[in-house]
Amino acid sequence: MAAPVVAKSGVRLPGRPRDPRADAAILTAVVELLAEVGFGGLTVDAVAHRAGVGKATIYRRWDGKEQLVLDALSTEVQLMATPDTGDLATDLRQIYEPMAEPVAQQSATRLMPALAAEAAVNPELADRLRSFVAMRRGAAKDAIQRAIGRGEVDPSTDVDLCIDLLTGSLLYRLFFSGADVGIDVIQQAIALVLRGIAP
Amino acid sequence: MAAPVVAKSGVRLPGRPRDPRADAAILTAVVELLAEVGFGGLTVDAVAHRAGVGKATIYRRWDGKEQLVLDALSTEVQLMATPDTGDLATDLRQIYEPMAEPVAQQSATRLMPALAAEAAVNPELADRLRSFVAMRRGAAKDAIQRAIGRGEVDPSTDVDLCIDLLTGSLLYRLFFSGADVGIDVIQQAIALVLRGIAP
DNA sequence: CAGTTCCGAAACCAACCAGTCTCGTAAGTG
DNA sequence: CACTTACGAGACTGGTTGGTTTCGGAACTG
Repeated sequence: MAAPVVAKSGVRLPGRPRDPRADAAILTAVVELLAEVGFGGLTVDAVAHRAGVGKATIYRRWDGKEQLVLDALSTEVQLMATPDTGDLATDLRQIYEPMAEPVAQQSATRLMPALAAEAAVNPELADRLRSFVAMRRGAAKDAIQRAIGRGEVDPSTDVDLCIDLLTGSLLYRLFFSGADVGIDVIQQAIALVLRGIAP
Repeated sequence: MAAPVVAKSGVRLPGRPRDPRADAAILTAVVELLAEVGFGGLTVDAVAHRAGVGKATIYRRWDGKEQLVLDALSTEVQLMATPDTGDLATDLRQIYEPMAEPVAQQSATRLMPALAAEAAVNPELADRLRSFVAMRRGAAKDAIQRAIGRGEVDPSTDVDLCIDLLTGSLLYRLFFSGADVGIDVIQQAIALVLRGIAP
């Protein structure tokens, strides 16, 4: 599961220790290149060059390209804070508005399609992707269920469907239509869905 | 723009004519393989073998892999009937329910991510994909605008946003969550959006 | 018939790339 | 110091694949 082939231990082994900065540089290079040239265009040579690292250093730490890429993607997955402001619209805005930031859009436009495409062929990646998605859904799911508890939302609401509508529409814009996704679009989408699930 | 390197003409040239079935067999093989192994895994040899055709036949008709794939994708694009039943919910159901069919799902799960990924890197494909998407949006757009004219829908509605919500959520399910998309899900999504845009 | 263009099969070539290895060196241990 | 392991750089290998060519033969025109 861990990135390096040899796990770090408290015991100091003889010999030069691995440069810990290399791990980060390599993983960052993988993510950047994945976004630039896609899954198919990714070469280990390019990763090594961009990371300022020898190929041997990469193969000393990972078993191969496959593992390297899977690890780089896991690194991209960061936990998301679960807002609880007492108002569903505000909660959802806090969850989805980060998608309007250019950094997130770069990631979504370039990286996510590469992932989706590869996941269709690579079952292990598909699993990781699904668990990542499930994790991200958690925050929104909690927010909606709390709102149902408060009577803010019709109790017969299909929570998963709501999340699919919001997340899906925003990603879809980024993927296909080429339209930009600003805060205004996100707020409109939230408003529309909230009207649709009002009690 | 045309698939064959040499355009067909009414004048009969000397020599054996090209077998017209080969074109179809090759393009079908490309689409199938694209769905099975993705963009990166597609090889011309595999296309030739599945199509029951020599590689030379492929290169006699297309300039290379790039053109071949672009052409195969254009073939997949078929015009969509624009329903006009007088009721928005019915119109939308007719537009989106075909997505519940297994064939469409296979295409959406496998082919679309491959396209999205490649479009992020390949501008020419991105253009084709965008025009394809725009075309498909037309039917839904017309239906909603007619409904606005009938007073069935709030006139301040953002039509594009509605379409993004519906299309995006369904594709998103297929891409990432691994959940199946049945007619019931589609109907619920339509119902929710319609409640959200009621006058 | 001759001449032309097609056909599938397969050999072939050149480029690319994952993965390995070697080299001279650096950074740790004792 | 000796010893060990990591380092970047780059040479090397083996397999894959895009693209070309060759082959014997088939399908046309005239």
